Amino acid sequence: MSRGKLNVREPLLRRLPRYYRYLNELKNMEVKRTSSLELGERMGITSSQVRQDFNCFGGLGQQGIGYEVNALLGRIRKILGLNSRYKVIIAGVGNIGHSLASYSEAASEGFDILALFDVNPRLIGCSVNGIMIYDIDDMKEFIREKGVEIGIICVPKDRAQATADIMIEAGIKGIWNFADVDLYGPAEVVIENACLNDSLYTLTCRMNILQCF
Amino acid sequence: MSRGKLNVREPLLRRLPRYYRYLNELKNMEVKRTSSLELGERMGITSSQVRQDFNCFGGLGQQGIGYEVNALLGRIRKILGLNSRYKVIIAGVGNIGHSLASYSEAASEGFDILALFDVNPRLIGCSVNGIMIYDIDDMKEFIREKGVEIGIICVPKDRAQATADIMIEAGIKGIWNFADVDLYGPAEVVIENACLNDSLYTLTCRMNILQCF
DNA sequence: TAGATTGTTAATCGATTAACAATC
DNA sequence: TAGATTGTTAATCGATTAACAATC
Repeated sequence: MSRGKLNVREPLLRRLPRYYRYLNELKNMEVKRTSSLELGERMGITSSQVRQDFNCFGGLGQQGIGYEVNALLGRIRKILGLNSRYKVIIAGVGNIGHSLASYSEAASEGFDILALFDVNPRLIGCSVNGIMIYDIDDMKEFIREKGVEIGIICVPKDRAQATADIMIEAGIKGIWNFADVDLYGPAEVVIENACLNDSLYTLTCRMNILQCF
Repeated sequence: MSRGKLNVREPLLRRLPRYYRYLNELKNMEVKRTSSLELGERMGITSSQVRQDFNCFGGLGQQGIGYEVNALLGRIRKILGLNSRYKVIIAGVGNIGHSLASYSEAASEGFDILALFDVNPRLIGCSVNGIMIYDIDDMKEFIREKGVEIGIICVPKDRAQATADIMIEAGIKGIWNFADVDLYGPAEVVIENACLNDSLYTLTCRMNILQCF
């Protein structure tokens, strides 16, 4: 595993998954080689930015030639942490929790959803997509025993921080939060908000602003 | 409806829903008045930024006193476009589409989901949460007839742009995209990506970077 | 009045873009 | 060699923070 100082700041961090997607597209089109100009045009950013970004993790291109799609893709894949497998659990089997559990390609992409947890006694003991639903009181123990790395929070917002706290105490490494609140934890636990409402309100805000002109 | 020049740039746009959430929290706690310092501390940003942000849409506070929670909340609510009702449809009744359709509070928040659309003949004619599923070939007509404003895209990524194009032709105003690709359209149509994979990869990336140190 | 806190201008910081030498 | 395109430094642009006069 690479030990070099990876200097990935927020703006770049947000661009990385896009680079990954566009490079995958090129790969699927059987394009072997690309340039910062071509990639930038596709993505709607400057070639300067592309080169600046890629240089954050060392010279990946060849002067005069460009970038090898496969090599670049592999490097970004690694930086994104997609070369590892992850043990995942989902807390809260409501609409979103259920639909994430049903996402059958999760395993093939490296995310093994080991268990679901809920408070509802009617759900406990059932399964979704072959994944068992357990009592949320057993979650802490489960995380510890199985060495679960990622916890997905799909509980109501007033239970979200408490659920996160339990995950953190149990030694989870990352939390993917779908509840409609910001969650807080120690620096060594990564917390990513996927708050869907925020995204929807961003849409309506921009629709609203457009109308003002 | 306000006609003033609303100068909301990307970084502020991303903070607005957070302000909205934190102010709602204060309101629920029956706090009548707050200051840029208090709000900033809660949200982990500087008071300077809070004041700078709020000043983008005119003096909302009182020197020496602070901000009225209710007034501020109302203003931000309006800027976010949450004072209007929206006619919404969902294209693609897979996992995500299904779970969004099942979100029963949508209507009370101003989003009326009028119909679902899919290609699968087995789904057409069924309903989710009381909302009918129609043939996706009828989507264009439906949008035109009912004056649908927001289209949610939950189709597979290779069908996403084509689906968006149909929505745009039919005169949709905003697209909320859950497919794993960037979508493009004319400037007068707002497109918001809620690409969940990007969010997940951001999480694994940060987990990966933490481990490098 | 004194203290608090805004609105707003100026200073700083960081991110993006431009430019160009290095080199394939 | 000439053309292309990177890696990298410098210039620009924009966003955040600091400072402070205005004023409640």
